[in-house]
Amino acid sequence: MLVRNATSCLRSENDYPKQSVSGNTALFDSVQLTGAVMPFGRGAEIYGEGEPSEYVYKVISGSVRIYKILNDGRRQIAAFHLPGDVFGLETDETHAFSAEAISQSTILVVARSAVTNLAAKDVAVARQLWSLTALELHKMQDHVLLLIKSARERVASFLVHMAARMPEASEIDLPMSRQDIADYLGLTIETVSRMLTQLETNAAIALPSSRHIVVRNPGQLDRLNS
Amino acid sequence: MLVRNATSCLRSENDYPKQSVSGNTALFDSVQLTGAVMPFGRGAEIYGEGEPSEYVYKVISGSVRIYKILNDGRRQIAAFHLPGDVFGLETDETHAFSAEAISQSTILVVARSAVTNLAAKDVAVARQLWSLTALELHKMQDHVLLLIKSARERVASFLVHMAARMPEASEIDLPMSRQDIADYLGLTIETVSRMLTQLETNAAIALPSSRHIVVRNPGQLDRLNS
DNA sequence: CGACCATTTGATATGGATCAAGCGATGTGG
DNA sequence: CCACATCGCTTGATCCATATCAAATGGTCG
Repeated sequence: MLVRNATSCLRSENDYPKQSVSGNTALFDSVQLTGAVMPFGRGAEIYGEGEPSEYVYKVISGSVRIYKILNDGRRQIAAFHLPGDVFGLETDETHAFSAEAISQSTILVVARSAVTNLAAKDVAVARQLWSLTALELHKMQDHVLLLIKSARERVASFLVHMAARMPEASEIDLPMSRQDIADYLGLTIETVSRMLTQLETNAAIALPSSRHIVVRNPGQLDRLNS
Repeated sequence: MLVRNATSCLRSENDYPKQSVSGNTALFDSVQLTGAVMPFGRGAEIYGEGEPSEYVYKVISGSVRIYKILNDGRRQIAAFHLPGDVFGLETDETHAFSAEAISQSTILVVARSAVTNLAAKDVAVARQLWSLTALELHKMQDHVLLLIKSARERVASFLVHMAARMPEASEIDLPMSRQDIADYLGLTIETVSRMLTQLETNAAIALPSSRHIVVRNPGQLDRLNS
């Protein structure tokens, strides 16, 4: 059984190799928090929609998708998280979306109560929690603006944003499938694929392999990103 | 000159009738804050994208649209705010969107510094600011889910949400034009109009006038809203 | 090598955009 | 008080971008 969720993982202490780490990363610049670093396999559920939001997460390595399944069975991916990103932070008592590891990932898991207790004593921490939610809000606003664009523009925007998150901005290594991209952009896999080959034909990008994209003409992508 | 923005209004103390009010409304349940109640005419700008976020706002009466103009000239409306709603709260130093009064409105305007100073001393206030941003985030997540639906579903969802915000849920008084609705839903005015007449034909709603909608069959709308 | 899955490519269908005209309400000037 | 201009909305005809259906290709793993 590959699929597990964070809660069960935390409860069964011996299932995974763990280590205690100081969480003074981008999440809490000036704060010491300890959490567990946990591995999640490809496709493993980290938390599910509607589950109590007991933990806050940070990607150490790998990648995560945040999504919701709609009544008609379609899946909308709200966000992709890459190393360094914090996710799963809620003011609500339950998670509004589900989270899954896209590729083999290691995730830093911190008890939400530890974070909020700290925030109750330290205004700087409280302010950082607020800022993290505000950052999520800005990303979601960008996503709304993306979803009203044409298919070509959506794919170009996606590549620009992914490129900006890569160590080398001209080399994009996609952890996610075409289906994931399609569900994020509100398109079908066929349309995503066609737009990518179109961009390749226009020499904006090169596609050495389906998961590896080389940005050849950033200006052209930016123009489409607008 | 009808169009003014909040900043200029606040600076010219004598332009408007004002009154000091205690702001212990939904915004800050347990807090006393004073602000100015200001009138804004139809279409008046409250703040502009990129302007410093010096104030926080609350709709007392009337209605407000939050929007952005894209490079290609199109307008995306991110939110409508009705009486009781707080808007314009940012962790950033500048506003990411613009805000305009849709109809003649009165808005409670509070200095952001007053709010954040209070939050620095009172964790309950800090927590409320965080919750307000989280609420905005949830609305924006809903908007993303809306934008991947069909035109019929988008219009139905819009009506369901508007109905829930009205004093009488079966009687919707729309403060905004078809163009506003279209720019909110990522559709054209023609499509919005057609979907409304379609819903009228199906007896889901009645349209005594273009700005007044009676919900006849909530179940049908809910089914489309899904 | 062969099975399987992800991706690309091709052919056709369709929902919503676009272009265009008509209609109803509101307001203005004669 | 009516004629007429204006504006917001609706309705109709056509077009086009993207979805859908279908098949071919390629890459990975046993």
